[in-house]
Amino acid sequence: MPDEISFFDKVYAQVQLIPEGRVSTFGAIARKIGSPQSARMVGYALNTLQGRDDVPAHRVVNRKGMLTGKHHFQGTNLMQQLLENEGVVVKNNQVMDFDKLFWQP
DNA sequence: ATTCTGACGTGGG
DNA sequence: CCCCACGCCAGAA
Repeated sequence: MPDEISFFDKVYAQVQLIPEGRVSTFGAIARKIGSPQSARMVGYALNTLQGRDDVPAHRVVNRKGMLTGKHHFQGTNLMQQLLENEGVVVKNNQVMDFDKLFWQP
């Protein structure tokens, strides 16, 4: 893991590792890349992606399992739509069975 | 170079 | 158990 790779790039790579139909948290990703205190930055990085489909940012939620970044997506419920499309049940901006769906590297 | 902000996490009441 | 306040790192202006 060379430091030559930017923090953002690490986040992208980690998010891409999330299997379909599963979700992860900012803290887990931040921790995996070696910056446990930079959980906020993880979301900031995903925000830069916005229109990119190569990084499934919709599979990343906060530790509560809530779709905090839902408002940042194009549509009002685009994020929820994508998750439900993968089989993830979302209710009131919250992922159901988050404990089971939670994926950790 | 400095300042500010942000899709969070943890600890304390 | 739930709610509030502080801290933290890395980019962008």
